[in-house]
Amino acid sequence: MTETRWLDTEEQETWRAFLWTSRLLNEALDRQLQRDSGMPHAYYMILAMLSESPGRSLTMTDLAAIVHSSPSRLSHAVNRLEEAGWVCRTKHPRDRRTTIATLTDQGFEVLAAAAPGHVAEVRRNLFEPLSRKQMLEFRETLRTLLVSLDPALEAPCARDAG
Amino acid sequence: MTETRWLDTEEQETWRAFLWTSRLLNEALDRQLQRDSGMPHAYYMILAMLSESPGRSLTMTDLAAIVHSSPSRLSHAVNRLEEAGWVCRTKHPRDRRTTIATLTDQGFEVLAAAAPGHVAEVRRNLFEPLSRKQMLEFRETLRTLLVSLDPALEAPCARDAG
DNA sequence: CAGTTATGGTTGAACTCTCAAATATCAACC
DNA sequence: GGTTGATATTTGAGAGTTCAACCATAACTG
Repeated sequence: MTETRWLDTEEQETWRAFLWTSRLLNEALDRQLQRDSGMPHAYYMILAMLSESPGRSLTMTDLAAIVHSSPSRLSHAVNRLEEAGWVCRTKHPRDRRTTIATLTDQGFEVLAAAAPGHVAEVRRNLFEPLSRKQMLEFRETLRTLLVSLDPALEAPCARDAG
Repeated sequence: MTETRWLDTEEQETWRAFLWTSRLLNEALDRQLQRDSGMPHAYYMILAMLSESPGRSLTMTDLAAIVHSSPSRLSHAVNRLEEAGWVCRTKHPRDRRTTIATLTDQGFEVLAAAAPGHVAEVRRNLFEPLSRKQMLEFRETLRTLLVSLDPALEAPCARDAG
């Protein structure tokens, strides 16, 4: 046990600002999506990531990695999305362990209907307050943090960054 | 209904980086505190904010504002903290509607025991990856977002900023 | 001062998330 | 080719959060 190095004032302020900002932003997005589309933000992201994938399909494991969710959380979420008829599960033909989640046509329509309101909310809360320069700096800082939080990201990001 | 203005690539990347970063950081903190001190991060914050207040006490409404929590969430949380013996509730003598939450001695000890590990985790995940300059930029950006998310903050911040 | 409105706080039900344990399939090995 | 270990996913129970509804008290108004 070495002596604790406490946060100085600026660190404290930065940390709390990050905390409250991420909380308020997430809550704002959750509220908007829940109100307008009846789903939490995490579920929207699942639909969105599926819609961007070839065949609108992904392995549960791949999907979990993309949305940064635990396998368990994703499984529960896909249960709900499947009940709603927005996603369906299939078994992989070669490897019967893996299941494939596919966005249904109905799911795609729901996503398409939800997207404009969601994007507007993101724009209003995240991009309108910031200058372009500030946004780009912000992105770099977040990327730095992200790589440190999840080192597995570094390789893939370098690979497919456009 | 006006035409939706979608996010361009840089905005998309910024938004997702923010999303994953805040998710991973919050999860890392939650895991560390749950493992080492048996409480989620939101509860730690409640204890921490009480400990910084005069008399280690705050009105439920004030406490809710400080930790950016809904009244309902705070009430449920204080129920748990009270069961654990870390916080106790009192009635306000003048206004019998308001209840006052006070950090107990035991609660203070638990907080003191949890703090070093928590601070170390924050430092490791947030400050070690960033330069000082980057941190200060980050703080300004977050403050901008915060004021936009919760305009009520602007006045108080200006008032008691040291 | 009675009636209305606003404020402070709590509760219960529904839902999501977490963690640990369980299931099923594939891969390797001797 | 039957164990052993790794991989892919699911399940169930417990805990936290949300939302709407509710109770109590204070403040205002005619």
